[in-house]
Amino acid sequence: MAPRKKQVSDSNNSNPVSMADLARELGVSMTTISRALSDHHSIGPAMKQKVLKLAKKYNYQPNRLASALRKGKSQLLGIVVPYIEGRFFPSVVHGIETAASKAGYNVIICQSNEDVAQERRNLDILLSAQVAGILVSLSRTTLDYRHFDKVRSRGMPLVFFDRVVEGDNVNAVILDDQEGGYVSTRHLISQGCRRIAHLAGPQHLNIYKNRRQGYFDALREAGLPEDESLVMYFDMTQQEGVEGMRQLLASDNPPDGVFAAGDYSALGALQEAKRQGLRVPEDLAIAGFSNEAFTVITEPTLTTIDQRCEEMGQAAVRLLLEVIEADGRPFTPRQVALRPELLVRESSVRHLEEHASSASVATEKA
Amino acid sequence: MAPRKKQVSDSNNSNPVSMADLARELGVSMTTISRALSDHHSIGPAMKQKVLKLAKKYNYQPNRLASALRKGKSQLLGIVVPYIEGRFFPSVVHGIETAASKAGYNVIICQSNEDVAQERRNLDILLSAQVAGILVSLSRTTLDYRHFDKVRSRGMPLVFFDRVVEGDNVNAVILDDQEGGYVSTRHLISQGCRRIAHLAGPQHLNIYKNRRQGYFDALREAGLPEDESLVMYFDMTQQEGVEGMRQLLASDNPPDGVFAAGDYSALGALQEAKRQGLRVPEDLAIAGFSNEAFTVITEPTLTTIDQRCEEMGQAAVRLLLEVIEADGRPFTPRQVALRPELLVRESSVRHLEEHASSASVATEKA
DNA sequence: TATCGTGGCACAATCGTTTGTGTAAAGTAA
DNA sequence: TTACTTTACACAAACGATTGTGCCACGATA
Repeated sequence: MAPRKKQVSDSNNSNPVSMADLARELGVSMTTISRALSDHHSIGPAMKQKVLKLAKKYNYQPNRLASALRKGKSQLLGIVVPYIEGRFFPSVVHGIETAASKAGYNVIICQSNEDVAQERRNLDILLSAQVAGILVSLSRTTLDYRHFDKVRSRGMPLVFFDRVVEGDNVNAVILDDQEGGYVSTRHLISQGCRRIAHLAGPQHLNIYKNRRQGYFDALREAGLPEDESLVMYFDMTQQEGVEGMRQLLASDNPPDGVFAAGDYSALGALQEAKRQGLRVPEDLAIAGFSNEAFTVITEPTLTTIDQRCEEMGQAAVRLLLEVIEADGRPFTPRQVALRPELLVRESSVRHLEEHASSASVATEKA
Repeated sequence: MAPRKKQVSDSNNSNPVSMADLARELGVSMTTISRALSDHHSIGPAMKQKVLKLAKKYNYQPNRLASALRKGKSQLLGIVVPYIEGRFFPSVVHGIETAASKAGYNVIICQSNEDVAQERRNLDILLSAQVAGILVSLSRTTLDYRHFDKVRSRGMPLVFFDRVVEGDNVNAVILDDQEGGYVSTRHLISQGCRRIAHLAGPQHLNIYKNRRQGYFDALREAGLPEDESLVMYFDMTQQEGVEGMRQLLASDNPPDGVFAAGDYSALGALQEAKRQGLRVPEDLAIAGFSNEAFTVITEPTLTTIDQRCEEMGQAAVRLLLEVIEADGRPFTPRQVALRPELLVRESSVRHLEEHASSASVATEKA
């Protein structure tokens, strides 16, 4: 065990200039330094100036670890998402990082890879990293929510987004999917469609369940039959969109409109319809969901629903900051639902009367 | 608006169970706890078992802040990217997070929003957060690199990716863009093209400069003229692709092939070509760059270059970990160039002879 | 028996900030 | 003048984990 005296040979690991160094140089206590830097009232203006100047001269950077350790709270927010790919999650994360950064927080990001076990591990890591709060979008395999009790029992602020734990005892930000299904279907009806099919997603996921519900709401409101034979349940891939369309077009009484709960299945439907020689939107109007990047590139361009990804991230951060600022005090959980925006494009416009898109304001439920 | 107060009154902020608590319960010192948990040799197996059991019972979570403060190094890696959107950066971040997580690190992510000042601030934040290392992709407005000297003078491990500081005194992971331009153009030549145009990007960015260079390399190799009148300099948007194509097709001697340095401009070119009644690829073969999601959706599907986003993230982490593990010891900076992958699709295939795509192995330069 | 090595644990300093409390001096009011 | 606030700063104890060093006892070796 050689003593190895701190080998600061040259520019190796330098600049650990701490408050103690500043204090020594000025001949004052660390208390004074600390309070001067945080603009505490008990430090005189003259001293404050001196400290600030010296800090700048030495390019002093506070050690956030030490600060967080002492204060018990870091300036970090934790994010747990299923993955960082596609259009949706990156955009939400973009919104989160932007909003967090504006509020003086930084984000540490974890992927669950759609795996509960990983999700659990991620929560543990974030807890032990002493983050100030956690934002979560559930993995697909999360059916049991007990690992979140641990988070809450630690008093750790927690907000769900998009894929949320249902109920009114959690903080959550979601897109109003039911409204999305509703406005989308209503739009198709307004374009003259009378037999509207629905390419639905797995119904154990609330988002797809709600989109289907909105679809039925619009049909009922218009006095159209709620025909289960027009609803195809799939996994929302492009290939399954093709398959669904094929089955629908093979029936005796094919639809004149399709509301797909996802853009990829809408794309598949569009391709199959064109392949079979149907004109879109004249013979068949199509609307998708999610505003994927490719929806402006298809021919015709695809009517869809924008999910307001960035707003979701921002809203989630706002809510989380509220919980954080409530500190220990009782905070009544809240659910925020963002209003989706209908983007009317070529695949659904038969006449030019209606181009209304739903207002894009956030409303709060409950 | 039901009141439904579910306010957590009692079990508010609990479980700050520390090593001290465990030590007290077992009647041993904190040293023993700490060493038992980190499997230190000086702790007997019996005691180790007891400690581990108690830790599990109380669901003990080490405080990473304290640990990092004491050890001087956290288990966090910092990432600075221009933004988290589109296809490229999210995919790279995905690769980074995955690789980092596998190595026991977590990532804290910052956006520079293409702004040097913000980039500088991000570096400061990461430094004061005591991260173990930093991964950077430069902002578009970064022309002066002095803020990175501060990082290095602190002895902080640093690796650039994609948008890098050029030179052999930095660690960097890039795509071999020149190779990409070369294989792409060579492919077009192999398909019978003899007048190949190039939609080039801003030449002050190394990626576009290199793609153009590869393009010329292939032409020269094939004995084709290097005709500057076939090179259009634009900003790589879809609209500018349309514009470029329009100009090219208006000339006396229009091209029979186009290598676009980006998929969006390739898309614009494709659309304009089709609009003017050209058959793609028969009359005009087109190849893009980046493998954007939409390239498999266009009609015809678009030949392009895959940028190996995830591999880039992983390679960057690997390199960074090497630097970290070198600790203070001298480490010779290294540049890693990933070999791009040519994805041959409908927009460029005139006959079926050639479908070779470049091997996808990473090679190291210098 | 004397010596030595070593396994097994405790002491206490340390990382860099924060903050409750103490305490002078200076200012204000009576 | 006395008494009471402010103002301006210092002391020192935290926060929770890590680690060099010291100590004791035990078995092994000579």
